[in-house]
Amino acid sequence: MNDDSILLRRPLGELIAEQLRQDIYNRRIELGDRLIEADLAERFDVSRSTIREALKILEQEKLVLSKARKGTFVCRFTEEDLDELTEVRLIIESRAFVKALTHMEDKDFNVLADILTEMKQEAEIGDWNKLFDLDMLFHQTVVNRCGNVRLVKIYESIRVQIRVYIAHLDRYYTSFNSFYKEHKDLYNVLLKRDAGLVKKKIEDHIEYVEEKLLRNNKS
Amino acid sequence: MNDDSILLRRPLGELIAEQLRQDIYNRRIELGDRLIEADLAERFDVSRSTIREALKILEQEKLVLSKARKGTFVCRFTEEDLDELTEVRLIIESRAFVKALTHMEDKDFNVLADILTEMKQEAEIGDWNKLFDLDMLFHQTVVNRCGNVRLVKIYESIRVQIRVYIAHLDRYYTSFNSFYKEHKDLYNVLLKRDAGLVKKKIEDHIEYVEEKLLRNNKS
DNA sequence: AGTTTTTCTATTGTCAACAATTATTTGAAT
DNA sequence: ATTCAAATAATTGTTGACAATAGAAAAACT
Repeated sequence: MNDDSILLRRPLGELIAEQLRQDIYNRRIELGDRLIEADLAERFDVSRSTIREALKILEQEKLVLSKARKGTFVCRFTEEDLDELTEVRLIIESRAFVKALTHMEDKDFNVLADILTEMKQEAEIGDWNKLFDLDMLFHQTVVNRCGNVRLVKIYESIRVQIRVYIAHLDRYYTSFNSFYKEHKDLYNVLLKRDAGLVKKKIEDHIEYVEEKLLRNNKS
Repeated sequence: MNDDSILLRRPLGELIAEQLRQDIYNRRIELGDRLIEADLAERFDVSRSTIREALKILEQEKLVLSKARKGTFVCRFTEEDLDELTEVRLIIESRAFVKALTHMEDKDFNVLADILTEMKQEAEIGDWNKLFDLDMLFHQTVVNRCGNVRLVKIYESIRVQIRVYIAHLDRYYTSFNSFYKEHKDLYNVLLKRDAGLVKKKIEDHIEYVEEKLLRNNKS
């Protein structure tokens, strides 16, 4: 076993799950790939049981599907999957954002503002990957304040799946700057703390991102 | 290993998870109990790895929480948990029921009708456990037709948790018959296939069941 | 040649044993 | 008696090996 394991206090399986997740984000692992336990065990210098643990975690996040005695495969996301994910995302966020209004304090807004400035920078550089991560962070930051741990967890899982879908797209429809501006607008609406307005805005926002960014990008 | 394992085509871990789930429903295992892998392994005459697999499944369903190196414990549901669960349940069902309207056919309604007649019988006998299982089945049947697999899965998990919460209550507030009647009403509204009406009814229904059945039952 | 059956191989399912960690008990010192 | 420290026991984390299964390759049959 590797010696760093002593430094890291989390179970080994989680660390490996995290690694694999990153690999999927970065397309080192492609959708549809079969993951062979023995190979991964060798690669990470760890026993198969530990790999199995990691795969179970990814399976729970729906990033991977293992069929008994057939092996485990990286989920291949289709447009139908995106439809499903978007629907779930919509009903969760439209609730969570409104509820978050009652819990969010100044420091939370500051965090959002920081994310926005980073977003602006990355928009100028033009790094979609970073932009998506910031997007994820922005939304998660708000949802985290909704006061319902279970809702937060569910959202996390959905968001990761969308992130993977995005990571494996080849082209995007919108410009960097309009992507930033969308979030800036969303932020401004949040500042007003008007429930009705927020509900409408977040719904429009999700629709916007889906339509202008993710749809119709045959490369 | 046990010989039946050849008859059963599912992984052993899943079978054991199912067993444990039932044990929690039937209060053979109490909330807060610690589950010791070695003991379970002996009880089911199976290796610890298999038990670990089962526990991972239950953990994913949030019925059990395992802290690294501290052991795994059956989740102890509080009223706050019920609040959270009810909120998630509400936003999912109010969406799923409306969407199900477009997909439900006659045979689906027949299934519901059958559940209702069974419910009526059990209401006369007075078996809360059976009634709750039928309740679960009723709602799940509709949600299953919403056309979004992910929503269905999420709902399943939430529903199981609520089921456990209910199983560990000592007294209920409402009469058997009004419980049956509530579902009968819900069924009638579904028959009308009016989206707005259904949305309102399912929200009221959930509120009703929570308030009249689950709240304020200090025994 | 094409099809079915058999053999072989790669891979997952399961197990029992060992290592690391946490909890409990014992024993000393004050 | 109480508190702290060391030794002990109980339990989880991890491993490597064996068994069962599915898929591929080879062989036999027509």
